[in-house]
Amino acid sequence: MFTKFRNKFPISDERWIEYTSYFNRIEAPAKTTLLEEGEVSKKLFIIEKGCIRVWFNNNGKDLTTQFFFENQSVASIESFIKQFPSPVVIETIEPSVIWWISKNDMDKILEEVKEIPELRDRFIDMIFQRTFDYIRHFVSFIKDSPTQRYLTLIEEKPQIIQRVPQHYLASYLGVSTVHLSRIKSKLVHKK
Amino acid sequence: MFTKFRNKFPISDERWIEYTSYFNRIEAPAKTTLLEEGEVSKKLFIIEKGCIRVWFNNNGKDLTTQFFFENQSVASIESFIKQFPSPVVIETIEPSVIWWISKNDMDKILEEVKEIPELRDRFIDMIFQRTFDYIRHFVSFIKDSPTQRYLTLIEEKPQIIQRVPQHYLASYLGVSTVHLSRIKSKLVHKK
DNA sequence: TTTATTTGATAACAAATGTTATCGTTGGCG
DNA sequence: CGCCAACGATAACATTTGTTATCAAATAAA
Repeated sequence: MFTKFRNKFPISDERWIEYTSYFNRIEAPAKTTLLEEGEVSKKLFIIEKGCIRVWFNNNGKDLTTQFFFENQSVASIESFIKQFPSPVVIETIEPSVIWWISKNDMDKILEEVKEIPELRDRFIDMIFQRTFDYIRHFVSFIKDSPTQRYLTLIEEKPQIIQRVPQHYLASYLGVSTVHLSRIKSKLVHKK
Repeated sequence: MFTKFRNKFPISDERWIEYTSYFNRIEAPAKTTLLEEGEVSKKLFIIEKGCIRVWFNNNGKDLTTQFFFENQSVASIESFIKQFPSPVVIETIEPSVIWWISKNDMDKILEEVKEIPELRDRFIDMIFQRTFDYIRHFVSFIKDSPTQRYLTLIEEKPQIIQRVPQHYLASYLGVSTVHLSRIKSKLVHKK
């Protein structure tokens, strides 16, 4: 699982073995809750196989905010970093193989990583990149119609369309399930 | 302008004097463009007095994505960091007093700051905090009605309501100017 | 002051989107 | 294999929101 990343970490073999040993492998069936609402996040997940969504309950409505797939890392990020109760639930969509690392071990790695200029800069770049992604995402709500957001998703993240049940997709796009169905239907008939 | 921040920077007086000398003061009337669309961002701004908005032209429509006030720093962030053409315009709303620092000088400071653990961690925290803010912002588009978003804004960022012309606010909230007017009117009559 | 520009409210109508309900299909599981 | 739950499509109707146009008020500039 981790060997493919080895060349990206200019650290000693000893460190590498230590760091990778921090990770724990689990297999989770579909619809397994990995983090509950209100729970303080103690684990960061990395997906080897499968697919995860982040969602929360808003007055009885199930609203999905993000999807994650193979090789992506997932956490209730603000909860993980600040050790607040998580406002969101993390849940598998498909049966998944997942590796997790504890907050403590992750902090240990980060402390050391921050002293290595190359890794530290990559870490900072990563955070910035996430920020840019979120900016694009919220701008799309100001700029685009739901139909346009759907088309953009097909272009940019086809995995989501292909692997995620449509009713999860709807709230992610900010529309009702019925309306998403209508959007698809209109697109088909226009063609 | 900068002395009030002095105690937050555990660096030598020499460094402090050097760093603050990088900044340039300008006074700009209302509706001054500080960065044009398509221009590569070379300056980071800090607002001493006044108010700035970030916006872009979308098929002839003026869409505002952010507002900034006293003591906040502003840039077309992705453009500033990656040196891409900026997709957005940065413009004063009120007559403003602004300090700017060049990309080069800022990079110089950052390189040194990254070696000071306390400052480096504060810098990373700042980036994370911005990320969290953007997450909250986009979640509000999934979760809340425009009316609710307006009410939340009154609670959390009253400055925006008080100082920003309403038609800029509308696109920020993701509605038309007419509809924002309706929202206000309904709220008044319900009370 | 006078005038032009900016800003905001409102009405009337059109379009988009939500809600509720029904039905058919699919796929996992006993 | 058969059943049940999950999923998605569709219709009918209600509500929200956008568009265009007009007018009034406030503000800035001449």
